[in-house]
Order: sequence, then structure tokens, then C-alpha cells
Amino acid sequence: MKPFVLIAEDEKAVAELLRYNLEREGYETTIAPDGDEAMIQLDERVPDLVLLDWMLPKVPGIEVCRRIRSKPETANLPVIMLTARTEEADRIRGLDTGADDYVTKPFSTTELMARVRAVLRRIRPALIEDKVMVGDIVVDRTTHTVMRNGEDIHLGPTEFRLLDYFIQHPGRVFSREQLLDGVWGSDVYVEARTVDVHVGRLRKALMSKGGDDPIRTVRSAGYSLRTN
Amino acid sequence: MKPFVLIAEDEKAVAELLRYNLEREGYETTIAPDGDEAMIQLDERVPDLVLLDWMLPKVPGIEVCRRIRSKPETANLPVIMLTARTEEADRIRGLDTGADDYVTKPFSTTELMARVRAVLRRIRPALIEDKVMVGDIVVDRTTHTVMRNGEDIHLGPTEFRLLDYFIQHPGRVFSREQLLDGVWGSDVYVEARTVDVHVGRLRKALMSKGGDDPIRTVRSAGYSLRTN
DNA sequence: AGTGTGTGTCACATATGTGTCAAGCAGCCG
DNA sequence: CGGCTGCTTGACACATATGTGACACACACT
Repeated sequence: MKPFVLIAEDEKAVAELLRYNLEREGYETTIAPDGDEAMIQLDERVPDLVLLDWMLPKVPGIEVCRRIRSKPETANLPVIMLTARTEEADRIRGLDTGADDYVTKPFSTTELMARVRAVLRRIRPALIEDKVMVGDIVVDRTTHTVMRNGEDIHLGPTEFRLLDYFIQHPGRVFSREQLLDGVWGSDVYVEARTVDVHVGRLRKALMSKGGDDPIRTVRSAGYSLRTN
Repeated sequence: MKPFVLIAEDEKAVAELLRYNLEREGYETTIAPDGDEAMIQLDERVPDLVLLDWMLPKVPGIEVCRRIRSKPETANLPVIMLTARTEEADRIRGLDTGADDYVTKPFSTTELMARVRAVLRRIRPALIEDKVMVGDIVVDRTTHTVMRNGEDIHLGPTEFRLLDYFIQHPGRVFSREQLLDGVWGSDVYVEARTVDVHVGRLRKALMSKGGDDPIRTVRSAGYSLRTN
């Protein structure tokens, strides 16, 4: 699953440059040429990161950022502000609105790419790293290995994918439907109850060498991975 | 220190394919999409090897090669030319551009990797490890020999390449498709299940003188070489 | 041609994982 | 305290993935 980046930038040349560089580094991208369009696209599909121009037609960047923060489903979506000005006031306001980082134009693409990686690593490590650690659980995608407190844990394919999915957003609660979509795929039809069974199996496996239950059941909502 | 390879190739797909394969074999890479860029990158950091496309935008490959030879610091830098046609290959040989080897497109990646190793071994023997050791298994590429706990182990050519491939990235899980691509070559068509048979043969050979199974089966994902 | 080695494919045996169900529990609320 | 609802879990039939011996064929070498 590639990281998906929304580029909200009205200058076409800049937007295309960003798209080119991001796609070369393995990101999926979409471009919104103005604030309205950005909001629409945010509703359609929540990206993993937003590159947000400060001066955006229709709805200014700072306002888009504020709206992103005010909606629960995008409340901690990473945002990098692109600004032409270097004045202190803008920086402060930008960071104040909840941008995770800002870059002043003109920027070096390598620097921007580095910041994109840095922000994503901080907020969504599982998207970038092969090896992810949450609490005392370590998942290594390259070796298909799960460890807890140094002990190897054997998981079946489905349990592995399930854990991998949870680890994308530690703490976040997923409904059975979301899990079916994300882990099984939207095309297969299985009973929602099946998720329960697999969560049970994952729990058993993860607790087989001792330790607390790392998965939280949220009654009538779904399941989530404990973060601490 | 990893060998550093400059890939001067304008077709993005080809360049990425090369990068992927080279990095998988433990090389560090950089891509130059045209002749100018190649010259710039050559100035920035002298690589250990150049893969040079014959038809390169701005400055053609053959000219880049000539300039490489004319500068003292890169005068005997290994160069492998990539050409689309056999006639061009003949011309390269005839023109005495100073390329150390040439490969005609379309090429088999395994063949190209073998040539890269061969050229580097000839020019920079210290850069290439001929003897690799993982756990109690020692693979010697020069003598095509495998030993385990001091005992000689006989492997057929395919089993040898397979083990050699695994040993590039111990622990990492390879799918049957990846193994077919990397060991058999992307151009041949064989059944994916054939991999199973060869893994079985490799296992039998490696365990013939005792010892545990050094290959791990990862259900519904592939195989990997055990690291410990 | 004759021999030996290696290869890819198949068929069948085995191992492992999967989805569903149903009985039993656990939380919640009047 | 019931009673409702939603969650957990063991059993099980079934589905899939992997291991492996046999075999025919392709070479290389003599």
C-alpha cells in the first residue's frame, strides 16, 4: 500500500514538479488546484499526507488546514505547509494552525522529500519502515516475522495481515467492515463475525508467550491495537 | 563499503529495473536520466561502475564514455554499455570507446548482474565478496563451492544460484515469483511450483551432512534463508 | 549411440489455515 | 436481578499451500 499524498497547489508547474518527485519515490498523488477542490478530495479519500500551499485560491491554505484539524477523521493527518514568505508571523500562524512542518518556496526538492519522509515516519511509521515497533511488539515485513519481548511469534497469513493493518494506525478503532475491506479485500464476501474469530486467534498467538492483551475490544464499534 | 553504481539511462522503467536489481544485490545506486546529468553526477562522486545507455539524451552515451576516459580520475572506471541493437554492439567494439563490456537490450537481468560482478571483479576485486558466510554455510562464488561445517556440499547449477540469491539478503522472504525472476531470469517461463521442487532439492543437499533446515517456508508468502 | 547429470512437471500425500456455527460469557440498562 | 445484546471460543468440515517421489526429456561428454 503506497502512501497517498494530496498536493494542494495552484501553480501548475510547482504541482507537477511535486507530483513527479513524489511518484518517483513511490508515492501515489493527487493534485487540487484550489482550496475548494482540496476539501472535496479530502472528503473522497483521506490521504496519508497533505502538501498545502499557503496561498490557495478560493479557500486559503491556512483555512484548509484549520478545517482538516476540526474534522475527527483528519484531525491528526500530517500537513506540510508550502509558503512563499519567510516572515516569522506566518510560520507561527502556520504551525499554530496545526501544520506539522513548513517549507518556504523556493525549496529544494531533495529537502522537501526528506521532510515528507520525516513527517510520515513520525506519524505513520508503518507506511515507510520495513520494521515497525508498537509497544513490545515488533513486526518485520521483509522477513515476515513478529516478535514480542524477543520471542518469535508464529502467525498465519491472515493474522499477519490483520496485525499489519492494525499497526498502520495504532490506537485507532476499526469496525469489522473496515477490517474486512482492508485485510480480506473488498471483493471477497465473508461473515463479519469471522473477524472476531481471527482477532481471537491473533490475540492467542500474541499472548502465547505471556504479556497482556494488546488488542482492545470496543463494544459495538470494533477493535484497536493498544498503543502503550 | 558497498559498490556504488551510476545508472545512466533515460527510460525510466529500465532504470528502475536496474536500480531494483542492483540494490537487491547490495549495490548503492544513482540514476542519471541524460548525459548532462551523468556528467554532473560523475563530478560529484566517482562511482565504482557505470551502466551507460548508448542512446542518451543531450550527450550520447558514447560521448560520455569518451569523456570518462579522458579525465584522469575516471580513466579506468569500469563502464558497461547498454545498447538496443547488436550492430551497435559491434560498433562499440570496433570504435574502441573503452567500454569494459556491453549488453544488448532486451537483456536478462541475471545475465547483466553476472556481468556487473564479472567486470567489478576484474577491475576492483576488493569490492566484490567472493566468499559469503551465513550461519554455518559458506558460499564461494569463484570456485562455485558450498560448504557447511567444513563439509563439501554438491549443488546443481540452479540450486547454487538459488542459494546464492537467498544469501544476498539473508532472512528476507522471497515469493516464488521473485525467485523465478531473480534466479531463472524474467524471460523464461516455468511453473511457480518448480521453485518448491528446487527448494526441496537445495534443502536435501544442505542437510545431507546433518544440520537443521536452513530455509524457512513462509506459508502463502515464499521462502527465506534462516539467519541464525 | 551410450552414459550421467540436471531440469521441469505432475500427481498424490501431508500440513496448515479458513470460515461458520453454536454454546457460553460478559457488559449494560432498566 | 433478569434480559438483551454483543463478544469469545472450541469444534469441525472444508479449502489451500507445501513436500516429495517418479518420470520424461534435454544436454554435455565420451
